[in-house]
Amino acid sequence: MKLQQLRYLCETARQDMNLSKAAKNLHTSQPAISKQIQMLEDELGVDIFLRNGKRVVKITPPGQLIIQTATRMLRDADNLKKIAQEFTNEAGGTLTIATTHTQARYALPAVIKRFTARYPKVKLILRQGSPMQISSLVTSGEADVAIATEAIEQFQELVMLPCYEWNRCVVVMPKHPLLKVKKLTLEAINQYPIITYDFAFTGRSKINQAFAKLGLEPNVVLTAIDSDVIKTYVELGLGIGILANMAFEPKRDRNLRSIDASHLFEPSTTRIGISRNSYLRSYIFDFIEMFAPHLNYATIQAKLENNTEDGIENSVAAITAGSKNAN
Amino acid sequence: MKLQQLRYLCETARQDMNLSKAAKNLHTSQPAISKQIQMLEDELGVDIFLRNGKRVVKITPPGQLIIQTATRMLRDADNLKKIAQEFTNEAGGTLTIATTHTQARYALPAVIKRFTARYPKVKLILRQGSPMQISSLVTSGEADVAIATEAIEQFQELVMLPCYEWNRCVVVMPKHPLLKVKKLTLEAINQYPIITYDFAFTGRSKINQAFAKLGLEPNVVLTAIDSDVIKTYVELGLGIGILANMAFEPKRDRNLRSIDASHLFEPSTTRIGISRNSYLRSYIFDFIEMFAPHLNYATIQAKLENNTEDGIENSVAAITAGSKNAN
DNA sequence: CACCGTTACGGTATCCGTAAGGATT
DNA sequence: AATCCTTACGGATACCGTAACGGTG
Repeated sequence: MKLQQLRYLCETARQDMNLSKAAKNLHTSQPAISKQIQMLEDELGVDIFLRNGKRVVKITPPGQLIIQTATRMLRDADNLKKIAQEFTNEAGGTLTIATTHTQARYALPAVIKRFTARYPKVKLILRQGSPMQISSLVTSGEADVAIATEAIEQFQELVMLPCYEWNRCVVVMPKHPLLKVKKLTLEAINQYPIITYDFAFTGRSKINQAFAKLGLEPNVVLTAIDSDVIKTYVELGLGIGILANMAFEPKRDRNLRSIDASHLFEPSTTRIGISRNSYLRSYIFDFIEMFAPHLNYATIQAKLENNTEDGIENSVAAITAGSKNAN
Repeated sequence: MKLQQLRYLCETARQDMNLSKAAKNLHTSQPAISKQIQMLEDELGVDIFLRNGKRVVKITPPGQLIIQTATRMLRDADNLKKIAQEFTNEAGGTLTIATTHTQARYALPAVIKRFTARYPKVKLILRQGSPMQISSLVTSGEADVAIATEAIEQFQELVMLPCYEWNRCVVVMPKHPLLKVKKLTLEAINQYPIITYDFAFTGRSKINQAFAKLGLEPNVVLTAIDSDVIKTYVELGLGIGILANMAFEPKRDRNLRSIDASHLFEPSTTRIGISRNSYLRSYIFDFIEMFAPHLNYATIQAKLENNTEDGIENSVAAITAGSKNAN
């Protein structure tokens, strides 16, 4: 058994069992992939893939478990390299943050300023995407940490660490009637067309929930991924905006006015997600602590350990049980 | 990086950095070990071992972490093979139980009888040793499970699952004066020479504790690892025996009499120990459940996950922190 | 016919074992 | 002197890439 065989195997699984794509991604030839996987199957004495004629179609039950374990081995192989870097090139290195626009634009700048001052030689890479995209960037090892608000709890491979809570404000043009309302209500808001975040972004679900609870159906005329777009269209008079309150900056946004709406919506929690089983270089721990001071080395380690893997383990149990019954 | 290099590395570390021994154990030549480790160090860019001239003396701080991770990778490689076997050779296989004499002789026979009936094709291997020895058999992968009473809690790599509680009886010759005592006390016992278990075996520590609590110093004239030896010497009139009460069988031990002593000692708990990170074939789960019915698949998995790895992780933290300060 | 996976073959690189050489205790 | 690790070298092996072949949609 060789590590390279496992690499071929896992990449093939990742590419939906397309050997050609796997070969391309790994800069080698299709026959190499084909042969090495066969040799691995031969050595282990089990079929990992089901072939339909000459087409690889499915993963066998043992293949599921094998790929899962092999993936962990490959991650550990990466970890070995990271460990080595940690000690050779202590100052330098790379930190890849996968995050959403709102975080990148409003929450991160202050932290990143401090971080680059402390670690001038660490190269920073910011990758934007939807919560789902950034989660998979981290699980695949392409990013070190994920920072987002929505829907990244569901990834079992990730450990989610709550960082801070925030809420929303309503953004309107100057002299807008809502500015004169004494206590802002959802009903009052609902009289105007609304511009807010895309579904599955930046706590959008909490906004929907609040309206739904009162039986209201908000008139959302435009959705966007980022706060800047929302503000722009509010300025154009297209409607009123519902934003994360950290996304309103009085000094910059002189053409707009904000009204606090914390009492109307459930607060959202921004979380930082790290991959279980990944070796984190020390500056990554420092970065996390800068972002959320309560998350120090000990706290994070504790989370990494305590966090149960029910989801994964149960699926393993199901596979094993299934194979038993099949015999 | 190749798996074989990691094998060479870990075995060398296990052999106290003696390349020659490692080579012998792995059935290869010293130069092979030497070269591959150098190549690995070269690829990673860190020294794993400290050399004093031409002698390998110590493990460097990064080496600690690297060996730790490499060990896990090798264990996963083993797991791959076990997974494959699980599906090819469903009935057959091997179960290696590392245990102490008392368990092997009195607790296990009934379970093993049931197990072999259920899995006739599984080869059973029973390895005896001290609690420390059997623990390391499991951590090194030479045994699948450890069963013992004493001192196996300290191994951080093992997950200990409580199986059952038991206590002691006093064994004497027929017509012994103690048989006429209404309620057995430690003071009464202490008037006779005592034969019992070796230190660090079969709950010996609880016996010491009980006497110490009353300020008594028992006159232990002979200690043994196994109950049969103890009983033999009691028959010879050398003294009275203090045994695990499951080790007294009225039908066999006709030349002896037992007196229950459960009220005098703290009960001991026999535990089964399995290695974290090891893939357990399904019949191993069944074996554990036969031995301790409350330990079913779900319970064991839960234990495997919840159990924190404080000991290990803290030592990692210490190494990392140390290296920081060193720079 | 376009795409995909397997088989066949030749070249290159890797890894091992033997033998010899310096270091340490 | 004995033990131990490293370097050097020749041979076997394994792996890869190119090319050709057989299925599949």
